[in-house]
Amino acid sequence: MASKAPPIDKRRQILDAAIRVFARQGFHSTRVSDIADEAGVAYGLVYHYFKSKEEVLNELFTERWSLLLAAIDEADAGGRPPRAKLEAVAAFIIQSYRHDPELMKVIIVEVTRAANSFGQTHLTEIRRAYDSIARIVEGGQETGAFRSDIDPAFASMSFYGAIEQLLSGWIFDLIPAADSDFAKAKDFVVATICDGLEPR
Amino acid sequence: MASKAPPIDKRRQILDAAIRVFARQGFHSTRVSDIADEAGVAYGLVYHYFKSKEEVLNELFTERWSLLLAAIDEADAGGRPPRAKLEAVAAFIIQSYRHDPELMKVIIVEVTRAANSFGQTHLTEIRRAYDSIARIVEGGQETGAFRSDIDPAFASMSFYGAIEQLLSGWIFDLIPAADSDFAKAKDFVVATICDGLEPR
DNA sequence: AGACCGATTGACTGGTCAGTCAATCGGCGC
DNA sequence: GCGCCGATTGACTGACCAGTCAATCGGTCT
Repeated sequence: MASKAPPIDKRRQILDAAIRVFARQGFHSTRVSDIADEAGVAYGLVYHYFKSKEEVLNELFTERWSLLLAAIDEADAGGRPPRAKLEAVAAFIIQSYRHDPELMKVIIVEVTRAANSFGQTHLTEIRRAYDSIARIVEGGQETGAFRSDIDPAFASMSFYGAIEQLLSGWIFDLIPAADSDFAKAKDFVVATICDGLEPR
Repeated sequence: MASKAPPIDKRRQILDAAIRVFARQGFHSTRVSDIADEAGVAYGLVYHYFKSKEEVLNELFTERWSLLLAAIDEADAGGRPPRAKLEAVAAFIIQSYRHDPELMKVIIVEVTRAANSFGQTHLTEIRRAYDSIARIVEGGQETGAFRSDIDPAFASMSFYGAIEQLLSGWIFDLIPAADSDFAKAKDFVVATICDGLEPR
């Protein structure tokens, strides 16, 4: 295992280059040669590390989405009130965007919202996130913190959809993205959805 | 004008076929010949009526999106309370989906959420919808019906995002789509967002 | 009849890439 | 020094498809 340790990890280099190029041009209009050029690597090397252009995208998605799934589970694990759990989820997603906007752009634009092409492939994993959020809502309903006349699946979709749309807004410069806006946006989404979910 | 009136409008036939094919296979993986075949028309005729495959999609989008813009404006025009205005908007979008799910799938998946390719082209029109919704929120803030400490643009994005995500859920069979679910979903979105927007 | 013209047809072309593969490199063990 | 093997290179190929275009059809007007 320790036997192989080239000074620069070309595989990683290719993945990082792919993030930049996919974010810039979109998956469909990037040629494999664009990735190779951006990575400063020969064309063929991409195929040494990945089966296809699609596998590069898959890898990027899976890498980050699994973190999201873990974060949601962790948010649900603590004995916090459901509102705090949802806030943790929102915070994680928004933080992910601030940390690496290009990667999040790729994931949202090319996978999550491209449910025809790649979304199809990853529907199960995407769905797992919605389900986990729904479970948080359900938990809140059981303790009486949230009212029970709302389908948790609806609530989950609305909550996630609102957040994703905010990210889209930032990605495409539709809403202000100053430092303070991120925190404000998070508070707003949590406030609206939760105020709607809590008993009157 | 009345001089040309072929019994069947081939142009319309092509557009309707395109809706079906785009919905089934997605824009990128439908060949122009698929559209022609589905429409029962020769390949070249598509190019007689449209400049390119992309123009077919543009036409479909513009046709329906202008209805949405009109509906939002109309919702805002009446002297109703802002909550009722937002409800009218949600109702229109959901009704659009019930009326022609395939067309809405195409618009959402291929344009609205494909902000790299076509979204770019139509960003102005898409943005107009967000802006109009934001104006409704702003109006509510002015009369004191909504609290003023929330950026109307954020509220607009969250509101629209929540609805679009619900449509996505129906499109991809992630949430139940029985007759009663549509009304329930509409009520829920309006309730949550508005409850969050109204003063405590 | 016959000229005119938009509607309609579908074979064909040009360009674009994804993926292949044979060749070369370079580090390591013996 | 030599052989082994994974890493790396980039030229090449085969498939695919958007868009072109020359030919034909069929209705209408004179």
